[in-house]
Amino acid sequence: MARQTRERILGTSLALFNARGEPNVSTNHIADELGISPGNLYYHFRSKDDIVEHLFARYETRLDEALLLPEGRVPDLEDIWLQLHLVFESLREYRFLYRDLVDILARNRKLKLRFARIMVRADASITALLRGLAGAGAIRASADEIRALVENILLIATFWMNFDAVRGGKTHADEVDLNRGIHQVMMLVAPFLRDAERHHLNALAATYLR
Amino acid sequence: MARQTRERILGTSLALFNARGEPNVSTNHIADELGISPGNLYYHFRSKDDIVEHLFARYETRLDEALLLPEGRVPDLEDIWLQLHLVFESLREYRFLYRDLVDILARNRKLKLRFARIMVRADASITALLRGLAGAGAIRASADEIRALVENILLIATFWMNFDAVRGGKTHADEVDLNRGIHQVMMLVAPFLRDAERHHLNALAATYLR
DNA sequence: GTCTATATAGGGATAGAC
DNA sequence: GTCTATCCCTATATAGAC
Repeated sequence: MARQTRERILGTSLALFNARGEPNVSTNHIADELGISPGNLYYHFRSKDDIVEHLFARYETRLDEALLLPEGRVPDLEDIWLQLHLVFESLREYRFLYRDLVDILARNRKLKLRFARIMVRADASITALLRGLAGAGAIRASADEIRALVENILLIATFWMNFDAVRGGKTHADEVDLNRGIHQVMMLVAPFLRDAERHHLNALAATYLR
Repeated sequence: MARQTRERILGTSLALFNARGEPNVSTNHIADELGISPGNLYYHFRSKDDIVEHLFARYETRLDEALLLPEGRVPDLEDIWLQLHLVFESLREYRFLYRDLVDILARNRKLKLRFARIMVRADASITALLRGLAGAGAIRASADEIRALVENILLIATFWMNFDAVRGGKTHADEVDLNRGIHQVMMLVAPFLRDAERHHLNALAATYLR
């Protein structure tokens, strides 16, 4: 049953981290929640950081899948909306990483490096997508504008959940409004769309937002 | 000398929080750094949270000053750039709050409320500014576009420093590139500017960015 | 694999002498 | 106002029995 316990530790850790924030969840809490002893937990993982690193690896895999673009054709607005949804959903599943991103990465050089590389891949992926759209004539933007746009998309995607949590309302964490985040990203792109696509986007936005 | 010690505690706390992150600085560290005893520190402040709250109050005052708009005329691009610079500089001075924003606000309801109100004021301030520009014909944007734009400006301003810290390079925190953040905010507005203003902005951007 | 017991370290915070 | 001494608690992590 080794595999099982290991798995349960990872699952429960993820759930607790997401609910209360990683810094506020001790290894004792995790063991308690599982009904196992702290000693047992440390039989399966060398340290709390070890658990975080394994969760990070899963997050990385999950996100890279979501970053894959449909091959062989220039995506349309629905494609993009869908992909954005997949990406945001991945972030939501591992939102504890984002909640305390700076602190977690500051304490662990390996993770900091890996996260930086993820950002580079995401940057490349978004850039390729926008260039494709520009090439197909769906958007009109200079190279400089695309560069700035990509960076702002990345930033908004990375910190949307924190912004939503901090902004107001929301007594309980966990209920993040991903759709509004996706909408905000789309609004970043909207000004560069041709009129036809811009109207299409507004129709889409009205459908998804509420 | 009571006043003096109190002041020194606040100053040193701010410096240490900014440098290492508030969760990584204990009251003992602060006392050590000052060459005073932990007991003395607790004579001046009830708790670590008490220190954070006092720093927060200063941050709030500082930011509200920076949010004041020049009265009586519609601001031009240079006015905006300057104001953005003042705001970003305020955030940088109290960047520890932003580094662990979600965690700090989750642990302290008073601060969470106050921060939410600050966001409301900032939102109103940016909205008024953009409406003024639209009224003067400098930008062209619908009410919906302005709403989305304001939210994205707020988000980017709030999390620019974290994004910059997490993105790559930056072995040592503290060196935040505010100019690039300001540039990213301006790029958000650029697509809505009339041609004349857009070119003006590009010239400004080239000057300030490097 | 899992437990109990424990080592070790550090945090926040207070009491009471000076 | 300031210090020393200390309390209490919780966190990570390990040793060794079962």
